Amino acid sequence: MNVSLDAGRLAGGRLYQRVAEQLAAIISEGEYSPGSRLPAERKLAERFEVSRPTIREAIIALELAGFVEVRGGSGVYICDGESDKLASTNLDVGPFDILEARILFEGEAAELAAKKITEQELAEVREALEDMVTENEGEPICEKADERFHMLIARATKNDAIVSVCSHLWALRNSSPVSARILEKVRQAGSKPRIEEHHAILEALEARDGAGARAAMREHLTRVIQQLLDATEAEAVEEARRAVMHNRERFNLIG
Amino acid sequence: MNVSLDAGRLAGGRLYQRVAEQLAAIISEGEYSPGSRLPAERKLAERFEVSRPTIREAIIALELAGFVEVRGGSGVYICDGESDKLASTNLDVGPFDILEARILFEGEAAELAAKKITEQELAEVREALEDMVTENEGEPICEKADERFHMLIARATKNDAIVSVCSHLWALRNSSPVSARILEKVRQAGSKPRIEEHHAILEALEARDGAGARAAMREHLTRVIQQLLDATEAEAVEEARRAVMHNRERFNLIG
DNA sequence: AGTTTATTGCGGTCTGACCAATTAGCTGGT
DNA sequence: ACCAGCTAATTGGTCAGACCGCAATAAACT
Repeated sequence: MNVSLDAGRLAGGRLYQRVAEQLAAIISEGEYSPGSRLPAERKLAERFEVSRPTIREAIIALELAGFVEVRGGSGVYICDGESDKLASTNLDVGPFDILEARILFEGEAAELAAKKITEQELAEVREALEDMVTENEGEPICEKADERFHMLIARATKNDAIVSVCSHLWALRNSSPVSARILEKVRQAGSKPRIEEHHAILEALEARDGAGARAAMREHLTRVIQQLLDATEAEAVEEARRAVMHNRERFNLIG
Repeated sequence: MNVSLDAGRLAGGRLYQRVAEQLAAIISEGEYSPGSRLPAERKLAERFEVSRPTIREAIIALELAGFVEVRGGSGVYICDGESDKLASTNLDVGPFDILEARILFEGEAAELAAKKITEQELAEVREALEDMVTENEGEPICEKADERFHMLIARATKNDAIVSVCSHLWALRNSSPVSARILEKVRQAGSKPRIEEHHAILEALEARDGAGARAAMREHLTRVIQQLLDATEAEAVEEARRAVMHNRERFNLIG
């Protein structure tokens, strides 16, 4: 039973990634039950019509993702971890979901940060904001400063879990192919008035105004969503949404 | 400048893991600055005295961990987000931070869930709660039901990013050795009145009372923190906190 | 100087081989 | 019939060398 490889062109062109995806797919579909052994590398190479090194690379990817356990001389065994992990590990999350989550979570984080932020951290946030202003033309730099701005606020909470969550949300945004496409459109459409909103957040932080920071953060992200909706024609949005729905069963395991 | 391999026997016997570790080490030590290019795979193979496939596997591990970016035909480049990602990817997050984050985030999630939850999902939540009640003696099962309860609420938001974040928080909790030690103490101390709190959340969800659900969730998690504080002697907490601080510099890159 | 084309280096992949650990199977004795 | 011990097949682990296509750079051409 051979499996066509070019079927799923979702992940990066790397061959091992596509193989790892398919491998993960057939595992999650129950072709091999948890705890059982996967076919030998050589057999898999034959089945997927790739070489053994490629299979090994794919297995390493699965191993690092926690899907399988490799026992030397014996075989590759499927971890008994729940399907929850599989489904949620690297699900392809759309940009709207991410922004909605950021509204909720970063709003709370900003409120907490306002109460805990130090003068030095405020200076760093201010610096990030200035970077956004001065280098507004260079998009990538601006975006980096944006990330820095938000992550600095998360860090100001002095809570590693919050930092981890915000970092995770940002990683979701950067890894999602759907997000990439839509964000590209937004970039083309230009994004000017973002600085004022960031400034409002900064002011609330400086005033140690928790509720104000929360409100400013929510306002800011809400406007981002609005802009995203405006910049994206309804048809494109629908297409993206459908793509997300379509990909939901599957999972891209490579970040 | 060759690097001895058998020096670090920390990770599993897999060669690629040891190589990946050393590679990550020399990167973090600044031998190659962020954004710059790593030596060619062949050169690295020569330097580490291993074969190219092994170097490739190590690079894949680093790539999956988010340390480097592989650009076909060009080279392997060190990601610029280094210190952020390194510090947050596998940071050992303490249970207090996690619970504080859950108070903020799951509170918001509960509020949103209350507005969107369906009858069927409510039934599932109810079922999870019943599992917690009936199997209160069997700790592991009870804990599983607890996770199910909270994740079902996250899922009820119909927002994959929120699901991903909650799953991420739970994974942090399960992976942290510090959390494990402290949570063990809490288990020994027993945890009875948790059911009422969960029930209050469920009732608010049933009433589609967003603010009420948020309040109930925050109340619940706040009490968990309180119980955690009570059950854990101050000295143990301090020890755990110190352990976290100590581990912050380091990073285990292999999951 | 600007544009196009060759060159060079790099990752991407394949083949085939040998080693080491594990395991199944066989052999022999009891 | 059963069990200990050994053998051999299987499997992952690693290596060496090769070829391809892409990318960046240098050279040649216009």
